[in-house]
Amino acid sequence: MSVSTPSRPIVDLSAHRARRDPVRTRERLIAAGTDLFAQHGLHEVTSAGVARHAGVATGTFYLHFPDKLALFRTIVFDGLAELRARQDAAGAQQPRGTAEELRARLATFLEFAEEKRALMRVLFARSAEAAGIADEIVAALAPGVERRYVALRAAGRLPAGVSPAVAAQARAAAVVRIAAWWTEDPARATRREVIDTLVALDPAAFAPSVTP
Amino acid sequence: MSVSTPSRPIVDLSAHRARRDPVRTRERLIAAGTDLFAQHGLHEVTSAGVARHAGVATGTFYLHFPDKLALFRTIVFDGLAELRARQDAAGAQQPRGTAEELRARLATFLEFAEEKRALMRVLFARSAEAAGIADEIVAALAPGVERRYVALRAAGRLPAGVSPAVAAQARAAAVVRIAAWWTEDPARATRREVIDTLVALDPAAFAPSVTP
Amino acid sequence: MSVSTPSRPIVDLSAHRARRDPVRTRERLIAAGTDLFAQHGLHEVTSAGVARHAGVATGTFYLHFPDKLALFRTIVFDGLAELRARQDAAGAQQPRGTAEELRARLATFLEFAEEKRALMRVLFARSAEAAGIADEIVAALAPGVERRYVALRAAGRLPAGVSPAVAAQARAAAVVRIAAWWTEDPARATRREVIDTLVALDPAAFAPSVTP
Amino acid sequence: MSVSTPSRPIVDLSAHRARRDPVRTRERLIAAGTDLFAQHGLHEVTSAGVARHAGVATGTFYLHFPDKLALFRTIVFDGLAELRARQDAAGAQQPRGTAEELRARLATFLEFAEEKRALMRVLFARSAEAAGIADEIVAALAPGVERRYVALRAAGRLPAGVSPAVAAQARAAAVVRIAAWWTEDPARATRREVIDTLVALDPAAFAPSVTP
DNA sequence: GATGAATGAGTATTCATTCAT
DNA sequence: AATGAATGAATACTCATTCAT
Repeated sequence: MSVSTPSRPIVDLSAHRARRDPVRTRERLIAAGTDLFAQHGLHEVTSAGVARHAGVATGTFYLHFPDKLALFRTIVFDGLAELRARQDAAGAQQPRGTAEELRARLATFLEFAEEKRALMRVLFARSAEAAGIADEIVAALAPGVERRYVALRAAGRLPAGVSPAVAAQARAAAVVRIAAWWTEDPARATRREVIDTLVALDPAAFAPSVTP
Repeated sequence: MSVSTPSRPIVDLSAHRARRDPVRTRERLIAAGTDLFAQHGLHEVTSAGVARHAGVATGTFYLHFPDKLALFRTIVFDGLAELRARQDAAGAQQPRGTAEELRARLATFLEFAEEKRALMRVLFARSAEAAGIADEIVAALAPGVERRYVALRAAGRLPAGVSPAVAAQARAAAVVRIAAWWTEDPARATRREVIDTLVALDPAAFAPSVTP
Repeated sequence: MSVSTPSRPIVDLSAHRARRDPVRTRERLIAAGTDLFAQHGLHEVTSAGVARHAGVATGTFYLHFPDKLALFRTIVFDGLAELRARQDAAGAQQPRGTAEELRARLATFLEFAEEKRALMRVLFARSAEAAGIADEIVAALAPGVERRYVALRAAGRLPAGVSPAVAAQARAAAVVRIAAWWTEDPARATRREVIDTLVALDPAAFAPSVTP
Repeated sequence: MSVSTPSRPIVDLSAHRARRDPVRTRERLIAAGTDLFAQHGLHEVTSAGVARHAGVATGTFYLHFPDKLALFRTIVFDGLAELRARQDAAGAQQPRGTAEELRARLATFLEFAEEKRALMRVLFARSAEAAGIADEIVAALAPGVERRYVALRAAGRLPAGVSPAVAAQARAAAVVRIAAWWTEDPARATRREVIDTLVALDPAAFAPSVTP
């Protein structure tokens, strides 16, 4: 058995406190699932384990989610949606298309990552286990980046030789990887280093110097 | 059974042709495993399925590999070793530390990716399913990149603000992602575009313009 | 499949009568296991077979016992505990250390053996199959006998030349063997013959005559 | 795997020394089987393991024995036959029906046990694993004892209350158990103690005192 | 809505045995 | 006689899911 340690529920709630409050029960299942998926991965986690960790009975799981994968997808897509909402909110306070906007979005990303480490692991390290989900994540990120690069190209700010489509894939993967890598151990680099590096590596950052 | 489609063996093997040749049997198991893992992923593939696909009996699988994960790891690490050997051979024919060397290594990578699409999927898309293997892959790639960036920094060729450690993670992830993405459908970009973009995105490429 | 005969459940259980009563389910598994282990031995019996015989699904077995050996051990040690409890209760009604006490304990043993023939087979014929269990059984019986012989020796009632340790092993084995042998076919001897012989063979029985 | 240690062949014979000498090959299989069955028991030992231990190929096993159980039975019944032959030879040098004869037979038994500890384990501890074999062993021992007790009874030398049939079972079990127990660790008692005790516990030993 | 005992299909792995060499 | 790679039936155990309470 992989999930051997009795696994204390993160969101405490010693047993039946939330009974009869379906919203809280659902939240607890999501919290428990995030925690366990982050640690053990989709295939090593059982629906009964999630229920136990959440302090509810096995059958209760299926009252809230049709199956294990549905919980996983809920965690992933709800998490992504919240991340994007936060980034959009932060970016909207900066002039469009500027380095400041990029910086604000990255800063928000890192804050989010620090705040929700387990979720980050699920999103960017474990999601690949669920066939298709990793693809969906990148598919959800890359198009936005690509649109930005197409705009940069039109503005003459994308270096020659850089294909927007290729660069968008590369960028999305790089940012996601950095988020996962840094989350794993924030002592690996200061937040400042991470942001500065990611800003400097953005094609838009160095393009201007090419076209004086 | 997950692998429901009768799954024709790729490496033809009109029944027992390789019988009594353990080396060929092992090779066939590796070929069958690469094929199936690429299509269905570690957890959806059964050892019996690999054996059947290879044209041997279930028990024969365990004559050659102690378990399913061992086959998976063999495929991954043998594949990585061959890839690196080819890249090293190609890079060695160019002046060290130049864009030409980088270009040669990337070209080799893409050739390899075109030649072994199933293996690429296993290496860069499916390997994350096996806890730890994805980490081992990045851990195998990033340090080399980081060393290069440290050298660039010493030579004044790394842009200000770029942390070698952070940039190495970003770069490794980007290259791996591009390889997987492009392999999935080579029509997504020309090989030229891919190489040019990856060369252009390397910090070393645009640094010179910063220090005229 | 070894247990080929459709094997009618002993404890009748016209299908799902005990459903939802975990205590009864457990009891039925124990009864089914006792029955099957007695007939076929530990290695020839499958956990699925026990479950079927008990009228429950395969998985239910593992809800009640961690594995096949755990059921076997439960049967053996619970059985031994009950046997000893009965003997102690019977022996306590006779003067300590007398032939009457010995006779009462033996009579109880035989009653128990008649009542639970399958359990006797498991305890004294099949238990040797489970590495260690046979040793544990003798280890559980012999020390008590040895203590008695040491006391007899102190009282001058053990014949010269008889080592308490050796005699204890011999006695434990003899009693156990007789129980198994007689259980196998009670027509082999009358209960009276069995008891009389075992009493007569006890060193204490003939020692007095040595010391007039 | 239970037989995990590479298991050095006892009868050395580094590999192919005995090749082409079928008699020695067979002997080596018997020696290897005795060794492994004694340590691990019938069910934990594989035919391939015996072959490896004997320094021959798997298939060779089946050239000499039709199956695993056949080897087991050969070990057991050849062993028993040799034991009885030795006892008969030793007993024949003493006056029939005397304590000296009994003592000589017991001494021979213990010598044999000391000399062939692995065989003793197979005969008296492990044989119970093979359904039927333990019964056959007792069936092979008890009748002789019973005949002796019937003769004693006829000679008025069997104590009242002792049933020859029951006593024979008890005696056979006791002697076998003592042999196994003492073989396991000869420090448990001196050989003298063992013999004296077993002689003293024989009904014939104390009967005379009953009939002055 | 919640419970948790029960279900049973699914799968990794073992090993006695065969047989081409 | 000997080899050892190959076979494939057999089995312990898991876990997603159901459903009577």
